[in-house]
Amino acid sequence: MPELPEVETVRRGLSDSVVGARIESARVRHPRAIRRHELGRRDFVDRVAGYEILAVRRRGKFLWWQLAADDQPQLALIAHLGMSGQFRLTDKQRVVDRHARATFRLADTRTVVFRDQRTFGWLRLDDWDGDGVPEPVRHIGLDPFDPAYDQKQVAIGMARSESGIKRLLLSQNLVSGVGNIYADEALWRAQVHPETSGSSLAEEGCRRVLDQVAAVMTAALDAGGTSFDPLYVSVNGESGWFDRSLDAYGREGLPCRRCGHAILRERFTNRSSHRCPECQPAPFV
DNA sequence: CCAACTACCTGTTAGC
DNA sequence: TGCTAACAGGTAGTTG
Repeated sequence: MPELPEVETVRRGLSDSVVGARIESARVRHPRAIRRHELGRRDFVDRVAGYEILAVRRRGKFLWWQLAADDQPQLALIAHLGMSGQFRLTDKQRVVDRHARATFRLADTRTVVFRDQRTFGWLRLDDWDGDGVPEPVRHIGLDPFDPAYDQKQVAIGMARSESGIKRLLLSQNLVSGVGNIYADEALWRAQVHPETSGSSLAEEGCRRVLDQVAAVMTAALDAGGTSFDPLYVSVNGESGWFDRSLDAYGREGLPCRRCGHAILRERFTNRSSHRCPECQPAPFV
């Protein structure tokens, strides 16, 4: 499941390989991939052709290609990888891939393939002048790697909420880029129970959690950036993923690496939370 | 406005 | 062996 470190790895891989290239043509192979592009498939395909890729940018888990063409409005091709989205580059003329949802033929004859087994990911095209972020990304909070990220302000915002800290981390509202895996990892590192309210943690407690969010994401990015193909980020624990160094997520029943107690898995809003019952005890309510 | 719930998907695995 | 059910979970839309 791509969270911020994985999306950033994809961004770097794309940036290294496609910046400066021109999109000759596009194909949409599955209508669901462009369900968020309001003007539909024909508009998407027609409009993107001929544009040059100036840069690949990211906020949280949202990724976008900055596009420009002579005498044409500037555009952003926005991508969200959802659960299983990937970009691949190929020199092949024909893309034989049952999960390929859209393809972009470049003028140099390479093809960028957007593939997505579970189809939670999407692409859309929007006018964007290059300032700030495109409209569909505007509701997303800054992520911990953004130069303008202000951890103190995020901690203050969290401390104002009665919601549980894990919910706050996952909301993409105050801070973006955190998914279920890194939320569990950061809370394990900070020794905080996921249902502890922001207000009871107070600014200082929230700051300690956010320190660990940044630390675990930096570690994952360091691991990811060197150990696998950025244009083929694995979906779920395939080759060389960061899960080797996970301390909580997916470790139900295994001994806590800090105290030896068995890690618990609990239901949390239709998904799983992993925690150590000893290091992260339930808060007083 | 905020919080909580659910639909959207499909490949894999567990269980009978 | 073959079938069914559970599971993985980010986002956006809906409901309260």
